[in-house]
Amino acid sequence: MPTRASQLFLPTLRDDPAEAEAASHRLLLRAGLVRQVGAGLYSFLPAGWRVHQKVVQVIREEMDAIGGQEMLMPLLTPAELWQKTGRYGLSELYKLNDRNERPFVLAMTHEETITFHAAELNSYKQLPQIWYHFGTKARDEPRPRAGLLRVREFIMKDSYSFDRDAEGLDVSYTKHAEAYRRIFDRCGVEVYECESDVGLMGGSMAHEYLAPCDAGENDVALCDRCDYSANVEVATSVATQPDFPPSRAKPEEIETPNATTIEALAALLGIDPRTTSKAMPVVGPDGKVVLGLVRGDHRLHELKLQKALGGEFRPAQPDEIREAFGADGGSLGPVGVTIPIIADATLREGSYVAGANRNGWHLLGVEAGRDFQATFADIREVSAGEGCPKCSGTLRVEPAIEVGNIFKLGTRYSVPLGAQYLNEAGELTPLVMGSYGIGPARTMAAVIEQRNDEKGIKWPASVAPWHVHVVSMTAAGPEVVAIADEVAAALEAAGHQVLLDDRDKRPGEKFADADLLGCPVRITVGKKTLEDGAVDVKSRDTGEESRVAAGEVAARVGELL
RNA sequence: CGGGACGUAGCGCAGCCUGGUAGCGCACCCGCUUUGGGAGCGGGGGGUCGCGAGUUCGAAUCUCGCCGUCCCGACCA
Repeated sequence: MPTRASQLFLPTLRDDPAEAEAASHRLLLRAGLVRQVGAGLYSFLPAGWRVHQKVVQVIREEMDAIGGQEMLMPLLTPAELWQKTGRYGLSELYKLNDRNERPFVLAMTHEETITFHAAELNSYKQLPQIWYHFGTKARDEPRPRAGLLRVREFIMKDSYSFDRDAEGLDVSYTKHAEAYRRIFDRCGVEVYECESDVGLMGGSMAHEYLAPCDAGENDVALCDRCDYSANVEVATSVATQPDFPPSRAKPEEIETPNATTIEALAALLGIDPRTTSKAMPVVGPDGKVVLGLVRGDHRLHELKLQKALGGEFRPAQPDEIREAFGADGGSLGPVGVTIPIIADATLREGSYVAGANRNGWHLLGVEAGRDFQATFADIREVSAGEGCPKCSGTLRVEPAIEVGNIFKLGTRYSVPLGAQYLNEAGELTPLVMGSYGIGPARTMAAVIEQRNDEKGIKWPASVAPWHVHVVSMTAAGPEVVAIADEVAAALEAAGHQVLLDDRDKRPGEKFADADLLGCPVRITVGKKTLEDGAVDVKSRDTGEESRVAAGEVAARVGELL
């Protein structure tokens, strides 16, 4: 049976909602697919839920194809599990008590719970295992944004692999990578498979599936020549090479009044900003002031510095700066200070202009090793135009939204939760785990981000709410209505899902709604087509329309899907 | 958590500065005409003006506090 628009709750909006900026956010609301309940909280309306279910089904089929076993775990979780793994303190974790004051959490992911179950595995003969579910996650996000792109509660497909060793994990990891490529391909989303940071999950290796789009929250560095792609959080690059001035025997002070920024300094001295160094005083995890040093034209990457420091840091306060350097921000440098210095690896070679730790003065000819000692690390953010670390190509940087990720967890969870098995030698051994996530709703939003025009969404057939949108020109008379009903029924019989617009509306409004909702094929039945016993078949993607005899509609639709 | 903006009918907005008891477009309901790209005319329903205090004879409008939402940043499996 076709879905009848006259009976369907599909509240389309003529105007853009004021609060929506991202394309997917705007279109999800306008097309009547979702509605907001609160910040980062959305209900899926009937048409939107159909799309979500289709994405879920694609994922399910591909997970099953790699041997995944579907199950379901609860959202509400005893706090104890999270206390054991040391994640109870995470600020994103919703915490609550039951009536007896027993502490619970709302799961933000299910490593703890699945590992609790994996404790029932006890022999190498049972391995490997891949388990997954579509489970609700709750996260106390500091800033939900852009509709479905960042929310506080959502359904995630998370799967977990259990292997006896690292080699086994490699196999499970690779299977997931291949399944993920198929999933996003089938959903019609372009993704980059990128090296990524392991983040709060812990573990040794991770990839993200990043769908390029304007509303993306991540930046991906991509090579124009090879397949290198990485989240800028971990991306590396070959820095451009400036022409350095001739080396000096020792640094020389120069007065630089009011030049407290790199731009001002370079302009004043008439030099290339790339031959300067930029000092970022921070307070490290041990509470002591540390100097982060990058080249003048580079940006310090906070996550990279955090890794180099071994924990979180904050910018130093003016009084802390004065005490450590004897000068104020804008005139700071590495020479003559007693605090630890972490310098970007770019600064190893070359002669730089650096702050003199004397207000209004800089030093010319500062060289690492000779004039100061530092720990070198990669702490700068890559930027477009720099060299690819793998080949001789050039990098570009694009925004993208993360739609999936895969992690090698190792024994990060199996050890604290006691998930072990006996090997052939009878030794108790922790399970080696991987975890793998996909957000169906985010995937749905990414499809919209990548496939839309000024009129609305352009769904691929695989996840479209309906395959065919039949516009029945009801005002043209009962004959037209009858034919539209027949065509819709015939298409359903042929295995296509049909939305029949039988509403008593004017044609323009029906066409506008069809374009907005974006089913891949639109069929118009009206007076014009009635005369030659045909219907008009239009592709939403290409806009091509052709008149097709009623008896051949199903075949023609089959070609378009 | 820092910065900015907004909150008036389902949606988009005006009114606020200069206080006098709420308005426009779309949508919705009824009637007539109309009908292949968001129709026309006529009639009609719908609002605790985010919440709470205060000032005032009188508050959507002025003051204070709170809440909510969006955007930028911080943050982010």
